[in-house]
Amino acid sequence: MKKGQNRKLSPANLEIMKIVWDKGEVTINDVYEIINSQREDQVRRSTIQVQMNRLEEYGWLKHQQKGRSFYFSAVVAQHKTRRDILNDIKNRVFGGSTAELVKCLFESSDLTPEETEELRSLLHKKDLGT
Amino acid sequence: MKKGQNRKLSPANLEIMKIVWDKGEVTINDVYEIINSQREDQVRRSTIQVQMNRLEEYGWLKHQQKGRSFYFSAVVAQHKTRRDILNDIKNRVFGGSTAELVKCLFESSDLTPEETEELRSLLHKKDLGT
DNA sequence: TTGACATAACGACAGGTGTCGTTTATATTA
DNA sequence: TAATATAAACGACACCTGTCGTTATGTCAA
Repeated sequence: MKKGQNRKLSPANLEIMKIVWDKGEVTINDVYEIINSQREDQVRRSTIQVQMNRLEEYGWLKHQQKGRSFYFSAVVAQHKTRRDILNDIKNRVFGGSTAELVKCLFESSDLTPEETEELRSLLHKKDLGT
Repeated sequence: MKKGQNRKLSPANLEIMKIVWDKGEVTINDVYEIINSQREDQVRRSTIQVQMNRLEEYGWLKHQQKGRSFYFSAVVAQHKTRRDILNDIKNRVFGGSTAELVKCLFESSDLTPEETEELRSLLHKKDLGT
């Protein structure tokens, strides 16, 4: 079970994937520069390269050669990944209860009035839809 | 940075902590039996022991000797841990947006009408409270 | 007292993760 | 064409994680 997209994204993986999802198609160098512009502790280019190679090996990225560079893009959509991660947390941390999760979230989050309104609307639609 | 509760709970860690939070005070053997009654692939007693020793080393558990056994209990409340985990996900996966997270959750979860109502009520209180 | 049993301690190990440094191949340019 | 720059490949390593098996130690019953 080495290959395949069944492997979880580690924090470092996710940091890279976020950039890929955002940019669409990137070189290792792009990612390298963006990451170092965002974080305190800088990393070497080869570190990014190893991570991205592993990401490809595990089925999260694919690449295409253009000229002398490899251009990487995502295989799995961000949306699906988010859902999977959230679902995993819901099951592993909240005993599968969506309500528990949301309750916990509300207790610690600062929602702007706009966000609150947005959620209310979502909830409303949910109510009608189901 | 070996000790201290700043370390994240791994999946296996969490599985054990859930039992501790639930039972309050447990022996290694208690955890051993409960875990094996819940999962497909059984584990050895010593595996549980190593995990619980590490958990203590990292500041998640403490123990007290009674007779010949060690009784372990949680150092950090489940609630706080849940909040921390959720907050981490919110930041790392959803760019810090609570609304995005909840939206994603709603899209993939089956909420019962009761849960929906409960959430609506929560949202209502939130609205008034802020 | 001694043997059986429970429990804690210890050492081990394969695989994953984050991070490097060095080498090789290729393209641009002086 | 030779030097320089750029990017990919490779090998390495320390630490974490999940999982064992074995050993030591203390308790209780025969």
